[in-house]
Amino acid sequence: MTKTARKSDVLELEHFLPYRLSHITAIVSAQLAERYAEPFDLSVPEWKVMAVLGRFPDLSANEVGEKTVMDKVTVSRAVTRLSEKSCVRRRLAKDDKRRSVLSLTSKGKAIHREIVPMVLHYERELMESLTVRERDTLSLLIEKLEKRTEMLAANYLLLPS
Amino acid sequence: MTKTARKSDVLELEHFLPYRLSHITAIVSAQLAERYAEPFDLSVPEWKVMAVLGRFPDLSANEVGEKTVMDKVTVSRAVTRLSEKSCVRRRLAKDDKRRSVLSLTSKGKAIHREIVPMVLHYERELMESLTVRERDTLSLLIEKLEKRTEMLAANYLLLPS
DNA sequence: GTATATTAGTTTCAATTGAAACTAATTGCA
DNA sequence: TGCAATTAGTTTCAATTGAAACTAATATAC
Repeated sequence: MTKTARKSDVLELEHFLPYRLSHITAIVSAQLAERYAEPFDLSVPEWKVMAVLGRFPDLSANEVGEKTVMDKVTVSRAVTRLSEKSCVRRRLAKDDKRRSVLSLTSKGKAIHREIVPMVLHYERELMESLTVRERDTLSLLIEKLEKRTEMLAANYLLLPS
Repeated sequence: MTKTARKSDVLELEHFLPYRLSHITAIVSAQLAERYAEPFDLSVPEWKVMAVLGRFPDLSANEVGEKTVMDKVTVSRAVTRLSEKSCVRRRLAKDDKRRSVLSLTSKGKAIHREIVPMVLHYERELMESLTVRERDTLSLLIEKLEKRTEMLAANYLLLPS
């Protein structure tokens, strides 16, 4: 009998992984947003777009959507707004004029450079509750879960009944 | 130099805990909702309310909000809709007529009983990627992070500048 | 005891969301 | 080539959201 064992037909939310993930994530996202949203007048989708473009320049809107798990409408609007604020530049791909090539402007980069240390500081504060070894373990476990969801998605699509 | 080490001013999203949590949670939540939302005509907030009431009967709307990290407006509306569908009963607390006492009706319980095995099955599929020991570790790590966010919330409120 | 402050929950209203329809560009293939 | 199917991204519109205002009940202060 392990800590996580339970009767098969009782949903103990406090031990149910999707519930626990959603709980800790909602709190972490809110605490993080507290630190950048108002100060920099950025919505959560806007910051997500800037964050991925800071890390991976010249993505298409689609690719941004994949990396942030946001749908294309949300991405499109965040990019429009960021472009109005001159934080993101959208060009057209040479080889395919449907596709856009998104990148941070120098203004966007400057804001990105201001926010990054703040969010890293927050992450460091959060991680202080874990040993270095635990951090690596957590990273590994999340990776395993991610791989697993990819498999499940593939399976589920094959059996849509 | 550990796996998670990095330069202090570069945001490598693929190693950034809030990003990774948000990524895996979005996918898990979506895969879970796929399994109950349409089949049972339940929105995500509605299912969350039913799930906590199945586990903790006779909560107030406020308490439901705390347990699900949903704001009171969302809870209020989910409860209204569930009540219209005769899945949840709302009574008034004897000792404080502002407070409601929420519980699943027999119909609500029946639906709950149908969904629970499905979501537990999904969780089991997800967890198959981890050893029993890893499951316990993950549980412990999430708990530590939760505790930590509580501390940070308290601190941040004290220094609102 | 009455007035004020606080708390639980609902309603209103404006902003955000995402599904579906759309535009424009590209690919496939007869 | 040329026409149907697909793909990238945007727009439209109806549904969902949450902040702020509100109602009703309780707690606190004087």
